[in-house]
Amino acid sequence: MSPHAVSIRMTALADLSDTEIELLQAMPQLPRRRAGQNLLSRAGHEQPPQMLIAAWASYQRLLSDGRRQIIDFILPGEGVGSLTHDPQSSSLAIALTSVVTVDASGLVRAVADRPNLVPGLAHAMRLMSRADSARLHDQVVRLGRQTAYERLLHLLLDLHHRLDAVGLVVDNSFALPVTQEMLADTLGLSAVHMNRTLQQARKDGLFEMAAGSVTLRKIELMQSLADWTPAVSSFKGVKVKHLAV
Amino acid sequence: MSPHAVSIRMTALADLSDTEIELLQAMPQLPRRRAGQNLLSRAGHEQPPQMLIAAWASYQRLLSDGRRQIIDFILPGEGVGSLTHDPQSSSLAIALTSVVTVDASGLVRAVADRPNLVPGLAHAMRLMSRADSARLHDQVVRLGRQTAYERLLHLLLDLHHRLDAVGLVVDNSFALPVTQEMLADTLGLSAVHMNRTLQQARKDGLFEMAAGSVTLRKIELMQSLADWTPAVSSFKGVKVKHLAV
DNA sequence: CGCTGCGTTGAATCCTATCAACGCTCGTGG
DNA sequence: CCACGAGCGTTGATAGGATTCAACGCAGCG
Repeated sequence: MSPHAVSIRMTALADLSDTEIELLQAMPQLPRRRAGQNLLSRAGHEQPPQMLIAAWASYQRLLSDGRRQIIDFILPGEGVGSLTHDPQSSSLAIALTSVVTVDASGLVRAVADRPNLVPGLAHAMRLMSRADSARLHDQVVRLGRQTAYERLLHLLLDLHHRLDAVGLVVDNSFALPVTQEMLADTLGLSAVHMNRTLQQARKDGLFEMAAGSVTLRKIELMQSLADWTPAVSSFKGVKVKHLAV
Repeated sequence: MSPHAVSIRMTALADLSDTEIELLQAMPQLPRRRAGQNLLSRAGHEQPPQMLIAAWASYQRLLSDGRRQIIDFILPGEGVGSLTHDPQSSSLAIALTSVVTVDASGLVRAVADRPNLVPGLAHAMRLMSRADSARLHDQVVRLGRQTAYERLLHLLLDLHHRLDAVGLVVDNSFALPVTQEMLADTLGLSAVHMNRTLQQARKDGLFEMAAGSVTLRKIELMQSLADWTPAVSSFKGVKVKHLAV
C-alpha cells in the first residue's frame, strides 16, 4: 500500500512511533463519495470523523435565500469532523469531487483517551487543529479587508502551500478541481466578477490556468501583492517529493 | 470569591467533579492588562494560555499597509491561546478594554495529559473549541455573503447570545465597549459606512445604543433579517441569572 | 442533435469606500 | 476657568469596485 496523503502530512508534523504509524495505516477506507455529497452524513446517519485521502472537499454554509459561502477547502491529508468541527454544526462538509476518505474514529479516540500512548499523533493533531483555525483567520482577513484581486492571489498561494505539503505540487503547478462559481463562493464574489478578476491576474502574468489546474508564475510578486506569508506551522522540515494517488 | 465567568461558562457546558471545579478555581489571576496590549506577549515574553474573567479582547490581524481586521471577539469566560490558537500565529490577541485573565496552563495541561482524570473539563474544552471554530465560520459567512446591514444584526445577535451564557445580559441589554471603528474593522466595513448602517438599524427600531451599551428591541425580526440561528452547542441547559463582575 | 454546465462579455446599477469637514465630550495644562 | 487637542460620532459629496441582468460560445453528453 502506497503511503497515502494522511500519513505524509502527519509524519511531516511530528515524529511518530511504529505503533502510531500502524494506527494511521489501520484506518479503514470508507466507500467513495461523489461530488456534492455531505461527508458527515450518509443516508441520514451521522458519519465518523474522517481524513481525506484524495480529491477535494469543502466546508460550506447556505443562507436561507440560497446564497452560499464556501468556508474552507479540505485537501488530501486533512481532516473532517470532530476535534475541530461540530458534526451538528450548520456548516456542511461537501465533497467537491469524487472523494475517498478513511475513518479516523480510532485516531481521534486514541488521542482523546490516552494521549500519552500516542504523543506524536497527539501533537500532530494539535498542530492540524491550529492550522485549521489559522486558515479560518486567513479567510476572514481575505473577505474582510482585501480586494477581489488580493483575495484571489492569497487563496492560490494558500492552496499551493497546502498541496505542496503533501507532494501534490509539481513545478509550481497543481490541480484545481473547482469551478469559477465555487471560487466566487469562496472569496465572497459574484461569478462574473470572479471571472474578470481571474482574467486580469492571468493577463498580469501571475499564473496560468488550464483544464482544472493552475501554474503559478510569479510567486514572490503574488506574495507581496496579497500580503501573504507562509504559516509558521512547526513543520519538521521533511520534504516530500512524490505521492502516488 | 464570587464565581467568575470561566466557571460559569464551563459548568454550563459539562458536569464537573469537585476536583475539576477546584482546578478551575485554582487558576492564578494574572496582572491586569490595559486596552491595546497583546495578551499573548508581555515585554517580549510569550504568555501562557489564559481565560478571560472580565472585559473584552479580540483576535486581530494587521496588513502591511495598515488595514486591520478584527477576527473574533473574546468575551468573559472564553479562552485565549493554545488549544485553538497558535501563540506564534500572526493573529494578535489584543485587549479592547482593561482586562483580567487567569493562567489556564494547568487546565490545558491536565486535559492534554490525563483527560480521563478530568472528563468534564476535557468535554467542556472540546465544546469550547468547537464553538470557537463555529464562530469563525459565522464570521466568514457574514463577511463573504451578507450585506452590511445583515452583518451588523448577525454580530449583535451573536454577542447577545454569548454574553447571555455568562449572565451578562439583562433585559436584552448588554455592554458593548467597542468603538464604531472597531465594529467596522470586525465587519469588514469603513467606519463611515458602519456609522450609517448603525443609524439605519436604530431608525428601524431594531435596537438602541447608548454610552457603550446596546439594547435589542426586536430580536426575532433581527434573527430573520440576518438569517441567524442559535448555535446548537450542547449546553446542559443551565441558566445563569446573575454574575458579580 | 439538443441540452446542460461552464466560461465569457457588455451595460447599467448599486452598495460601499474615500475624502473632507464639523460638532461634541473629555482630559490636560496654562 | 478657559484654551486646546484628541478621540469619537456624524454628515455631505464624489468615486469606484462589485453586482445584477442578459446574452452568447463552446465542449461534453445522453
